[in-house]
Amino acid sequence: MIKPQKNGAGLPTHELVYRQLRDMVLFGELLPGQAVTIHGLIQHLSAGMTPVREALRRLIAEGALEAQGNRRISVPRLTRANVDELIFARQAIDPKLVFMATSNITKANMAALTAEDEALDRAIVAGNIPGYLQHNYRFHTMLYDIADAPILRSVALRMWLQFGPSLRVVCGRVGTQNLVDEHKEVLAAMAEGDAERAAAAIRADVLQGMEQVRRTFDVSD
Amino acid sequence: MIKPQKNGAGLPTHELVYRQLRDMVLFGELLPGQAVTIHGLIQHLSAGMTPVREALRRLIAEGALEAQGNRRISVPRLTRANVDELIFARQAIDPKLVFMATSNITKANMAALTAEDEALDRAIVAGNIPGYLQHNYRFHTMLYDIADAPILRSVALRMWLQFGPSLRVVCGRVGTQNLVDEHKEVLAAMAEGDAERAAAAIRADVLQGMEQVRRTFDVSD
DNA sequence: CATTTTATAATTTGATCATATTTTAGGGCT
DNA sequence: AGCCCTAAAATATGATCAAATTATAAAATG
Repeated sequence: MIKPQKNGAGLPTHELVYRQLRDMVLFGELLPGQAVTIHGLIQHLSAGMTPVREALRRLIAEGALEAQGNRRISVPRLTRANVDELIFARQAIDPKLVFMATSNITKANMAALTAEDEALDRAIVAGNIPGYLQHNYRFHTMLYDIADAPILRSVALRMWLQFGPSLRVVCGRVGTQNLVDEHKEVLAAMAEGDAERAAAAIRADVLQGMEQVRRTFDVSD
Repeated sequence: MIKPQKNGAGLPTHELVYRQLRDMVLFGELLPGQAVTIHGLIQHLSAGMTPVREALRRLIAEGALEAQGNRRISVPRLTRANVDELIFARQAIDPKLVFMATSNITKANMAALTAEDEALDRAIVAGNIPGYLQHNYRFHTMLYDIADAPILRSVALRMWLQFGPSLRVVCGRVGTQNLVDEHKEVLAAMAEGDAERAAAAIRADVLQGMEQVRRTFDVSD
């Protein structure tokens, strides 16, 4: 008689493990260069081997983790060239998604966006770094969802998984107080249905944020 | 006594299974909407369960396959909106990669590109559809590799995995004879070191090819 | 009585686990 | 430094459990 695996939610274990690991990458529990072992995760998350392996394989495919040839897995360490790639890609994709989202905006999701941005502001003044990272992520992913363009969305989310750990490092250095964003301008433009202006605002927001990440290399390396 | 897993190459089984499945998606052995089962693949590829599951999880993450909520896996069926997304993304990414590749071009990889394009031409006149698909893919991925931009490369490869099965369908309908490409222009511009012109040429090539895919919806749906 | 609907059983398929095997890393030794 | 040996970690397998689809039969409706 073997213990039944029925987990809390109705989701398969590999999905739950994936989400936990993804959040660890995005919200700063894993830092660039850090090693990850299968057995370590099995213990830490008290999960079985197969689900953990599947979640890892998925995260590697999404660029959140890196398989170094010798069967070791770690959080990627970005190079300056990588950051330039991320800047280019986000500058191309994010404005398009916001442009598309502007057509689909409703009262309900406009309110949800505003609430998320206000929670973000509160995290900033409180100096709450995990809160900043989570609300900022949620604000942008809500825009992606509203755009209703699953392929571009998945590309954008992939970029977040890549610079997530580095963003965490940036926040640790400059603090949340010094972070500015263009979210208010984005929301104002979307409320007016001005898709071009919303796209331009999100482009400025993206460039602003990614420039912070790029600056990491000017001080450390 | 369990059979040892030592496979021919020095690569892990899950990697080999991944490559076989990827090629099946890219080169037309799997058509849009077709279902894929784990046990079927275990038999077909004579592999174990874990490597097959890992390869599937990876391909799903890359958009080559789709997990329909009810634990079924199939080849995605693109919508017209999906094709528009793919066109937008490729138009943004591919020219950039070719622009970057132009800086890194050498005698050796120029020769390799030319050879690949000539093999492509031969496949076209022979009406060899699998050959066309493979050489066309190889030509573009060689450009990605030369660009030496791993993140943009992975995004571009992801797009290929998404429209691969549909491209197969297109070729089956229009035949290879009616397919034109701008590869000669790309190569000529790269040989002169004219990155702008090479980027423009590949953009034209991409639009040409993707327009064929888009046309699928004007006749079938 | 035919048809649709509902309920139930059988089969297929996916998910997970425990275990065996292989490979790598690291320590001690020459 | 180079080389064996050991320990740890990754890979792979087959068995077992759970869930979903399909097939089959019973019941209800017109």
